[in-house]
This record gives sequence, structure tokens and C-alpha cells, in this order.
Amino acid sequence: MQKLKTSTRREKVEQKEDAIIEAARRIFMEKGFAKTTMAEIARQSGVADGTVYLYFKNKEALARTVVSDFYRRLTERAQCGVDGLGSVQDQLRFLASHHMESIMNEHRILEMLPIVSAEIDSYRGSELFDLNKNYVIIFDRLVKIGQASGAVKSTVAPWILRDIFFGSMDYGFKTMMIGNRRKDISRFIDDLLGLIIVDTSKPNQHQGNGGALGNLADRFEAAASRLETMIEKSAG
Amino acid sequence: MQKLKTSTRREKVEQKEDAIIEAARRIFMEKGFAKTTMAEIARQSGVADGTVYLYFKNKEALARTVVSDFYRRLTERAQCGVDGLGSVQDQLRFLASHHMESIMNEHRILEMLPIVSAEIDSYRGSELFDLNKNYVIIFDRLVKIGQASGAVKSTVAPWILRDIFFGSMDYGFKTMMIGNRRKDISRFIDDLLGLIIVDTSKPNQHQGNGGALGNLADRFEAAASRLETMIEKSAG
DNA sequence: AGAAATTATGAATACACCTCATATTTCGAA
DNA sequence: TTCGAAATATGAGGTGTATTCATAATTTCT
Repeated sequence: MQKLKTSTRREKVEQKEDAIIEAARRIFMEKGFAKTTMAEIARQSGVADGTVYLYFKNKEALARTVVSDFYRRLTERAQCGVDGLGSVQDQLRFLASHHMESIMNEHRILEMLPIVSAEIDSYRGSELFDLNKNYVIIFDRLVKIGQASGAVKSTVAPWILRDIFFGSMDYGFKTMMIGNRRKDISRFIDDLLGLIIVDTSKPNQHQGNGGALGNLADRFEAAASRLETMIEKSAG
Repeated sequence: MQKLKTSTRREKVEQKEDAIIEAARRIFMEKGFAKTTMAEIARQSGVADGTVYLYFKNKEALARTVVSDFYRRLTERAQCGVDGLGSVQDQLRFLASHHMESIMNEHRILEMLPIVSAEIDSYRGSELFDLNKNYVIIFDRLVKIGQASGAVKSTVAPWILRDIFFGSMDYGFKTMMIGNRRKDISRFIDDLLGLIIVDTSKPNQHQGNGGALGNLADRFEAAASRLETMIEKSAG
């Protein structure tokens, strides 16, 4: 009985917290951070003004929770989608499409990102930093595999490819929203991937002894990847 | 006499306006939009609180003026620098370096951009929209020339290249600031340009086995760079 | 010089975040 | 079941900041 009632109470509290987050998410997404008032969040969650502050330190912390939840869902869906695909090319394409769709559905998140990460004294080590890291690492892993197999350009460092990948999409999304040209998004993704992925439509660039050299490069890169993994482990 | 006095008065008024803008710019750049108060802007401009509102409708409009001024200077310097260079490759490289330097010196501008463009009912047609257009058009012109001469990849539409170019830099800049790795910026620019510019240093990839060797060397160096970056990280 | 127009002032207002004294509810023990 | 303590909820009021506006000072023109 005791346990049951305790869990019921906890559930009740969590339900209330969820209601606040959900209302906050809805209003933030509609009006943006600045035009959203705590009073309306309280009203739409069915609690008193002061109650919100029992669950969240301030407006920024609440917004940060909304953004964090977004990243959790984003990462979850991205990883699931990637896991269901075979080739690195398809996986990268899915990652791009999924990213674009997600920021289209909740595009205010991009605006809120600098606001909610501004107040943090050290963004590095914050929950949001880790969540972002966990998200983009999906891309990093694909690139590492892709570079080792020759499917992804090896002339550019992975972390630079990552910034190009996500930076281009976030920026391109904004300009396409402003210009009311959502239909161009798939074209944009195609071209962006075309810059990153090695074109396999002209197979056997290196015939003759070129094949052997390519294999050599593959083996070298595979060895480098193993080293990277080791260093990562020892550093983390 | 009349004209002289009028102009003197106008100069005085403009001086005051400039003082407000300059103080605003300084404080916005130091503290960001949210933590900057109109009272301090007034104090540092040497005017009363209410006076600021004779020159600017509200805090956002003042911030918008600061951002607009930034874009005007940015465009001016970019165009001058580009005009002094010969090859499209050099011009694009200058544009990238200059962009990075500028947002490094006034990196709060990037944070303020969504804030000051949010309130505008139709961003298209606003002064800020035109200023941004005038800036990025410098890139567009270079790309058009570059694609015609074969110096720039023609497989990607110019407007997409533009979004990739500026989006990558804005995003990459943020991550490099967070990671305290300003020294990586030049490397970043090199790699970004490498994706956009047709590489003429290794002519005829498909001739003999020379192309294969060049490709192998590229991949070797890229892998080595990745290892270097990682070891630097784990050491720092 | 003096009226009219322009420009400047800062106290007062409006509004939103946030606090806190108080009230209500929950829960375990008598 | 009842009671007291702990946890949770409330909303009026405190606080800080953007913005306004009645008043004052300055400049311009006659």
C-alpha cells in the first residue's frame, strides 16, 4: 500500500511536470522565447504561477528542458533510422532528411538554442552540450565508417565535415523558410551529400594497380580508425 | 548662416545618435542582448533614459541598427578586399577569412540576429534582409565567375553553395569557440574551400596511375591530420 | 528679445519574472 | 479513523527593466 501510494504520488507529480513541459513546448514553439510568458504556461498547464517555479528554477531552465527533450527525441529517432539502413550513403541521407524534417516541425528550437546556452557558465559539461554531442556523434560514426570504406571523402577531417553538414542544413533551412521554398529542401540535401560522399557513379577510378593502392589506403585508414578509438577511450 | 546653423544642429543630433549606437554596440557585444539594459546604454552615451527613445523606437530597433551597421561594414570590407585580388580562388579564400575574422571580433552579432529579425512581420523587404542580400551577393558573383571558368564546382547550384559556405562558417565558428580552438579556423577554411573549388593542383586524376597516387597521398594526409587533432585534444 | 519648434529629461507607468508567507493535500503512525 | 508532519500548491506582492509622458531646456526664426 505504501509503495503503491508513493508511486501514485510520484506519478502525479511527474504528470504535472510533463504538463508544464508540454504547455511550455507548445507556446515556445508558437511564439518564441521572448514573447512567451510564464503566466500563460502556468495557465495552460492548469497550475498557479508560482507552481512552475517548484519544478523549474526559472524561465530559461524550463526552455532548456524543452530543448533538451527535443534533442533526446531527435537522437532517438536518428539512431533508430540509421540502424535500419545498410549503406553509409543511405544512412547519411536519412540523417540529413530527418534533421531537416525535425527542425522544420520545431524550428523555434534553433532560435532558442543560443538563449538557453548563454546563461550556462560553462556550456561544456552541461547537459545540453552532452545531448548535442550524443546527436552529432551519429554523424561522426557514419563518416568514420564511410571514410574507411572510401564512401566518404577522406580529404576533409571528420569534425569539419560534421560542422559543414549540420551548419549548412541549419542555415539553408532558414533561407528556404524565408523564401517559402520547402520544395528545394530535397535538392539541397542531394547537393550537400554530393559534396561529402565520394561519387561511385564512375567506378574504378584507379584501375590497373590503382585498385591495390586504394586497398592500401583502406587498410591504412582502418588502422587509423582503430587508433582513434583507442585514443578516444583513453581520453574519455 | 541659416544653412550652416542647420547643418551644425543636424551634426549635433547625428553625433548623439552615433554615440548611442556606439555605446549600444559596445555593451551588446560585451553582454549580449538580454543582459544589456537601456539604462546603461543611456548612461554610457551621456543622455537621459528617455532620450534614447527619441532616436530608436525600442531596444530591439536599436539592436537592429547595431546589426545593420555590422553588415554594412562587413560588406564594405569584403567588397574592397575581393576587388584587390586576381583569381577567384584567392577571392573566395579572402571572403572566408574575412567572414571568420569579423564574426570572431563581434560574435554576439550571430546571437542577436534571430532576436532582431524575429519581430519583423515580414523579414523579406526589411532593411536587414537587403543588407544580408547585398553581403552574400558578393559570394554569388564570385561563384558565377568561378563556375564559368571551371574554378568552382558546377555540379551544385550557386544558392546552395552559398548556404553551405556561410552556414558552415557560422556553425563551425561556434563549435571552435566552444572548444577553444581558434587555431583550427584556417584549417577549416582550407577544407571548406576544398569542397567548393575544383582542385587544379592534382590535374588529370584519371591519367596513368599518378591520379591514384595523388589520391592515396590525400587520404594518408587526411588520416594523419585526424590523428594529430585527436592527440592534441587528449593532450590539451 | 521673444515666440515657436525642436530636443532632452527623469519620474512615473506597465509588464513580466520570480519570491514567499500562507493554504492545501498527502502520508504514515497512533 | 484521526492527527501531525512533510510535501506540494497558491497567488498576491516584490523586483527589475523597458517604455511613456508631462515638463523643462535648448535652438531657431522672426
